[in-house]
Amino acid sequence: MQDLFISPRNSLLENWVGAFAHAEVYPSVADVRIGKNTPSFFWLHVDANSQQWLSTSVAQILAEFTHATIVVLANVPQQAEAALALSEGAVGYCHAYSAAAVLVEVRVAVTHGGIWLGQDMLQYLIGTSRQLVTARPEAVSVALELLTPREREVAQQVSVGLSNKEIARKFDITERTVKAHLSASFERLGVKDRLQLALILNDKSLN
Amino acid sequence: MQDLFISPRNSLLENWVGAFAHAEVYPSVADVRIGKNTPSFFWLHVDANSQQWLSTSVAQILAEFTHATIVVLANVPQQAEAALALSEGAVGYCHAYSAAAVLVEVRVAVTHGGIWLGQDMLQYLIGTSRQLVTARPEAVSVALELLTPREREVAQQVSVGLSNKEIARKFDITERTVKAHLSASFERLGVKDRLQLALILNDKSLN
DNA sequence: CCCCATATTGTCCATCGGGACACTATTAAT
DNA sequence: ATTAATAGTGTCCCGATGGACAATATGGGG
Repeated sequence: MQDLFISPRNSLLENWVGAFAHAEVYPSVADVRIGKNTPSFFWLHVDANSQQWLSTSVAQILAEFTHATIVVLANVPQQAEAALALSEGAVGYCHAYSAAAVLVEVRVAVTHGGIWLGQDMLQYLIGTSRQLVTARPEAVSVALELLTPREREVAQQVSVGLSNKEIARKFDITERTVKAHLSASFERLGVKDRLQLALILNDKSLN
Repeated sequence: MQDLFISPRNSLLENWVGAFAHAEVYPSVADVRIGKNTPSFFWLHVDANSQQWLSTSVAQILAEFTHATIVVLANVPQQAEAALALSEGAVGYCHAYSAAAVLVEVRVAVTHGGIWLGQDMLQYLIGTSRQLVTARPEAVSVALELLTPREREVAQQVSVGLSNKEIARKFDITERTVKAHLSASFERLGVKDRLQLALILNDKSLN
């Protein structure tokens, strides 16, 4: 099956052709020139904040090519985006900067009928039963426990890269309120800005 | 041996007394009231950007208490800070938000003559031989490879929480130049700001 | 009933961060 | 010898960020 990489940038092409020697690369879906019924494997690369483009591209591919399989490669993986991608018809969602070997694994899993999701997405879906499958569940950051429920929610949004404005919209509160919760969180955790907050909450090696 | 926590804030006290029931807590070294020759275990908690305080506190403890053991707890662990702590005489450096159980492990290791360092610090010290001990070395982010050497250096500083000004000082270049490298890195990696850059470079689950 | 933690919002302001539009110097490759 | 990539720097500008100083509302505990 032919691999087609759709990417607005070409920085990762080398990595991809390393994984799939006979892959073809196009800047957008509109540039693809293959038969409508040719079985094809689409790797759709999306930049941060391009959900609109993602959505339309997936729909476009499925409309034009009847035997297309789609995996989304995200620069900054986000749960909402993953959910969107899958609901649109993609069968995989993973980190755009994954090593070539990982992409090969993804391809195998997907061509065998699987749905491929990255670690974070899986944990999100698994949800509360996460403790059952995670090693050393006790060795986790205590940082979140120091925050009030609301502060925690806001801080977690920061730790996946959202801006104050975006968080405000998401929780339907003022940007000012977001700042208030963040200032309080900085104080409580002894950090100086949102980046350090994110580092603490993302630290998987809290050893 | 008596455990003494020196911390300018009290947010983590509960976590610590959970690990060491008979621990004492003081806001600063000057407040400690124990015999000069009493064997004691100091846990020195430092906020982000308090290297000066760290340095003087460690020196102060070693000067005043002849049988003191010192472990530094850092809110935002940094290699330079770890190196400083060790060179001043501390025998351990770990994340302040580590779980209580981890602190117990640290204590055991240190009281048995060990030097305790977190994962990141270890990798820093081990340096190039890292591949030898790391599982699945091939499954690592390709993000860094997309940057020029200089961009990479700058980006890595961002990924541990430094500001433009701090990076400029560290590399003895202008803040403007730091911005230039970062703008280029954002572009190359398809992210929108330093936080997302840091998330990509810190992502241990690039699966 | 009062106090306190929490949640929400406002204004003002200084700084930081990042894009736009240049320019110069060096080095490697064609 | 000209080009392309890399590195360094300058200025202007604007939006994002975070601190300072408040104020209001709510709900629970003493």
